[in-house]
Amino acid sequence: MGRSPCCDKVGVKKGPWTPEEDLMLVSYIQQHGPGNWKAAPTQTGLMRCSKSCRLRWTNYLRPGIKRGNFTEQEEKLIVHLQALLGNRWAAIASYLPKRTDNDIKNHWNTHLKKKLRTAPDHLEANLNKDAFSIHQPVSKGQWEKKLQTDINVAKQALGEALSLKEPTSPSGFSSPVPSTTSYASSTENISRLLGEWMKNPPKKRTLGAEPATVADSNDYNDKTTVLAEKLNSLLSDIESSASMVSESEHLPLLETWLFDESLGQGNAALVEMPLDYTAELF
DNA sequence: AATCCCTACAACCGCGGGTAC
DNA sequence: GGTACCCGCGGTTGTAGGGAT
Repeated sequence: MGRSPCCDKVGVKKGPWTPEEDLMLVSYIQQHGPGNWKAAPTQTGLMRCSKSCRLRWTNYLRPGIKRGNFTEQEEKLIVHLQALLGNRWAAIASYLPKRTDNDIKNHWNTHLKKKLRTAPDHLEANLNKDAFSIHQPVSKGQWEKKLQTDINVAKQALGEALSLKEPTSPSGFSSPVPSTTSYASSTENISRLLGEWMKNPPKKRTLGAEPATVADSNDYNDKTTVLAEKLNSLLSDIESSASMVSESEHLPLLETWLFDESLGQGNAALVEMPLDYTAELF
């Protein structure tokens, strides 16, 4: 049938987003809500494709995103879930509500993969194996057995994930997650972005709004400050209207499925995978 | 000081699923 | 049922920044 491109390749801006663009997008979302990304570029006047707008919002501007500094608990959970689910980052991200799939994917590729690689052999075996080995030519009985194993692994992972709210346990969780979330809000994310951006204006960006003289530069900084204020104001509005989703709402599917099963009933013997393998990493 | 190399991460690309018509 | 379109996902790329040489 042939798929039309999501956007015209000509005249579409690519590369890093500027605060001005962020502001335009945020103000659009304030008016229309997230979604209908197709209309976003035309409605806002952004020279971006719809996909780029969606990505910018979901990975950066969306309220409640925590960025950087993965805790040991988060890393452990990611490793568990990656072993269980494979590279299904969106699914994994649904168990870390403040993290984006892109962030988790990047962290996995740059940090955790390396960590696992330097770990003992059986850890690497876990890294390399496909968690749901249904593609392997195994008998139905074997597959069911494997599935049961995966279920138990998932229960273990989720049990540990949920215990993250608890203070340090002797089993390897050393730095407890704050009970009152200190997760950065979108406002904070953008404020930080603007701060960094003002300190280090991009050299190669091509928005055409960069100052040519000192006077221009002052004016430019003033404008950026105004933009920052406007952006903060807009984001405060958004955040106050969009109440933070409780963590329980992020754990509906697999968790419900897993915990509907009575934990460990007669299945312990089927668990073959060492569940504490990640403990050695941290 | 200049250059090279490596790392981290933001953003892009292509594909598949879902759905309205 | 077929087509066109939108959206989301996962893999990959581009690039800035920092450290090593």
